[in-house]
Amino acid sequence: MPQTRAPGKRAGLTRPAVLAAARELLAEGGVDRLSMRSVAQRLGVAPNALYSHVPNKTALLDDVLDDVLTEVLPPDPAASDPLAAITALMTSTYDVLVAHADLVPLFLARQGARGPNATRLGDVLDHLLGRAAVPAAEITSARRALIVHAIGSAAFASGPGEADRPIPAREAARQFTLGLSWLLLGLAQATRV
Amino acid sequence: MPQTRAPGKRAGLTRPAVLAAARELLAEGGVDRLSMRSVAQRLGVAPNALYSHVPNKTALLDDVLDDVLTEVLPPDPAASDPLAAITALMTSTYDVLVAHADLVPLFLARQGARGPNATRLGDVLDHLLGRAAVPAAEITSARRALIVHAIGSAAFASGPGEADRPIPAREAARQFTLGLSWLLLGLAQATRV
DNA sequence: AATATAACTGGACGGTGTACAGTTGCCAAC
DNA sequence: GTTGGCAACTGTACACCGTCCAGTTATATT
Repeated sequence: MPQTRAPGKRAGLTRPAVLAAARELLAEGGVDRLSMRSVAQRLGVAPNALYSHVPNKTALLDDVLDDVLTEVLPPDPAASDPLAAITALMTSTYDVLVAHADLVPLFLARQGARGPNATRLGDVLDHLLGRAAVPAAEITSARRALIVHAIGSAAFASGPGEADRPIPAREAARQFTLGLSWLLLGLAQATRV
Repeated sequence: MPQTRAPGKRAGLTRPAVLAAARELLAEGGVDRLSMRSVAQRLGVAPNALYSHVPNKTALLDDVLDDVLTEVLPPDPAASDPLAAITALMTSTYDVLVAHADLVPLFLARQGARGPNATRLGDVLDHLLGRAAVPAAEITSARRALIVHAIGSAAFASGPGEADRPIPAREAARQFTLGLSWLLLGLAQATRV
């Protein structure tokens, strides 16, 4: 029995509450389970009620996606070796993405999400690249290449897999690590002419 | 005036005709224009008529996506420098993907598409990597890294862009090229120890 | 105390992919 | 050459989707 509420009656909805419900749905049943209507139902509310707290589904997704990045472990700021710190940071990013496989395509589609968490991680990465003696003019490209590698590898690691070869997670992680090492090796080599 | 046809009357549909119509729609209005209903309308046919020639929309998309890869220029088999050939191949792939920006996320979601064209290009790439003295055990990883870089860079090059900075195409291409050079440099360096 | 605003409900619009039940054209077998 | 049977269709419908519009009412503002 769907709890009804007379028109005009308030439900005490807030934007954080809406986002929280969306995150729950996402954690439970993946991105397929996440619809405006499902979020509304979970909150005991009419679907369009959400539009008082969120402009549209895209914005909601933006927020939820950026929230996932909270799980990424920031590197030790006192770390001596910047290259090792970069490796750790990107590996953590990769792990988090693989853990939320079904929304990796969404990350790609919106270029890695553009919330506060994403920009924060981007800044950290830029700083580390600077410490690694990457020339300022190439830092943007380097960051982009690293992020592309992490998200792209995560997409390939999950995906539908092949019918015959499901692509074992261990192997996918190894391929990510290898590619990352090549990228960093080439980066170091290119700047150290 | 939607041409009607009595039930039981044939329209002379074929699977290639359906795919061709889908490709046309895609070329005209992007992936948004491509729906079962739009394809059916273009063929003067009821929507569900398509299901006699295509199992579902996913399969249709698979076919159309792989068809796009026909535009990728295969490298000169007589090329002397394998690294240069790889660069040419990946750059062409990147260009084609950027030209079909809206379906790049689809490529990612299904791990680069798995049609005959995709596998053919994969084989060519593998062969070039072998000629570049990449050890057999690492060829798969190298191929994956290169493909991830191409598709991922294309995704970032297109996308919604930022509201403030639309990301000029020229700059995006430069970032792709730079990243590619790092990848190949690191690859060469790692194998030549 | 009156008024404006914001939070909701009910209902609807236009869209999606696809399943089910029919009608009929065509091809193969007798 | 007639007869089955299969496959290609149409019509209809289901279950969704995101989102807009017009109301109703609780709350904040004056």
